[in-house]
Amino acid sequence: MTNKLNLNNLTKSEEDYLKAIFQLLIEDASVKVGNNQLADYLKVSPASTNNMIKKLKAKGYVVSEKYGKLELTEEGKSVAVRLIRKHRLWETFLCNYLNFTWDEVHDVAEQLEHIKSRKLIDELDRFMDFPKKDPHGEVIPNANGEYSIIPKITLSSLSEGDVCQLIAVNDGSVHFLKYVSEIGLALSSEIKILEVREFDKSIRIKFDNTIETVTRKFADNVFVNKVV
Amino acid sequence: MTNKLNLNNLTKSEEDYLKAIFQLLIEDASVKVGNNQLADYLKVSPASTNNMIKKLKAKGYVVSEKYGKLELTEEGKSVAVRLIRKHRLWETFLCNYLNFTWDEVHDVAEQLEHIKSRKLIDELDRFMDFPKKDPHGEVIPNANGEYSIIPKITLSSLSEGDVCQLIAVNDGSVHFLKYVSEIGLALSSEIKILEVREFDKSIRIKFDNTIETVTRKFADNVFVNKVV
DNA sequence: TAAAAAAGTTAGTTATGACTAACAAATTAA
DNA sequence: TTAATTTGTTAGTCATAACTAACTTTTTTA
Repeated sequence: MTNKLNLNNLTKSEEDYLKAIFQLLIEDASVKVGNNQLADYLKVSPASTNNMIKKLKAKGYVVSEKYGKLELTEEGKSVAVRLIRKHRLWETFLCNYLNFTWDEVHDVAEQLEHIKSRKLIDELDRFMDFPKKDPHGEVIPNANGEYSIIPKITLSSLSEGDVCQLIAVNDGSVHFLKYVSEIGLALSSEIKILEVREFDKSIRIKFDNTIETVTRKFADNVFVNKVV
Repeated sequence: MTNKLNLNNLTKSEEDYLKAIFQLLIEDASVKVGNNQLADYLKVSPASTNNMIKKLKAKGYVVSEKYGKLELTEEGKSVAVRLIRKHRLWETFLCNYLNFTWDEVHDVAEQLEHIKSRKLIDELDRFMDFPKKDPHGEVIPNANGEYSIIPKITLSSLSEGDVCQLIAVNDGSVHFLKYVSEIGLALSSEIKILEVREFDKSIRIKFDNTIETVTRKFADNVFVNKVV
């Protein structure tokens, strides 16, 4: 009920930091998210993050004690979710209307998500008829910042004989995304685990009559629904 | 034939300055465009423009002598035209697909024109089937930066009895754009000059069975084709 | 043509957001 | 439980791009 609308008085950098903290908090659930971890994630120095954290605390977006873990206020979360909404809507637009491929969208969406216009993003949403998921399978928050959390398990968590459906991929690496589409995997692909090799945890999978061996690292970035 | 592709290593500010110089040079044809004029146009101090001009000269986008007039190199013009292309394509998208009105598009397009992605803008162009003019009637440069210059005359340059067609409006002021659409004028409206009042140069016009009196200042910002 | 006005320049300051280097606190391991 | 390592903080620097104030050059006009 903080009615201070904070009409987007945030710089691009401030927005980037809030989004990064939000995403680290999701990834590691309730594990401590610290200053150095944030610096690593954003590829800046710990001194830079330390500085920005101070500013975001002063502005009421971040809470943390000295030497303690980082947390977001409701206001901070709200900013982050709005950024994620924008990012995912733009990715959807780029893929579905402008012929962008999975691996091409991220960098451009990273720029577009900082455009400040409520009307722009809500109209884009309407234009695409309110898509529920982005091209990588991630849920798109609605105009009120509401979104459902779909419990995701990684391909690497399954065992021999399991059958699953690809529901999302980690969009953090262009190389990975290229790789995924090059071997022919796509959203909704049905994947069967043929074998998990004890030696290096590599996994032999079958999908669409293709048989491939993927590494543990690869499987960690593929999110699935277990079917059988 | 400068093949140094200058892969958009320009900051948002540098781009803004180049575009501003380009537009001042068009508006006043071959008249001197100076430092203070640029500062006025961009609403910054003359010291700021002076500083930026130095940088842009060093980078090879601007040419000028000390205390002399500003000019753009081919490279500088090319950057400006690409920005104008982006601006006008985005305005077209916002109006034609996202329900934006004339007066709402400018600010958002001003942000969108700085997004760096060749593919994005060329695909947007294709998606809209290569529009030739933006919503204000201005010509959109093509992917090679080529564009035709349509000689524009202002409504204020006509005389009693003349008939003309509205082909473009100056998009510099939100208030003006709102005003234009509120009285019912739109692109292609046929306008007849009923009377030009000697006292204050106000003009009585008729269009679509509407009769209105507009000021000289208003008429200076309306561009037309003379029909009769 | 000399004084006034306008236009352009320079110097020095500020805020943002990076950085490195040095140091302090907390955690982990011996 | 002390030592080593990791994590976090502080101080000071740099680049960008804005600013004011002071000054110089150019142009205008009286």
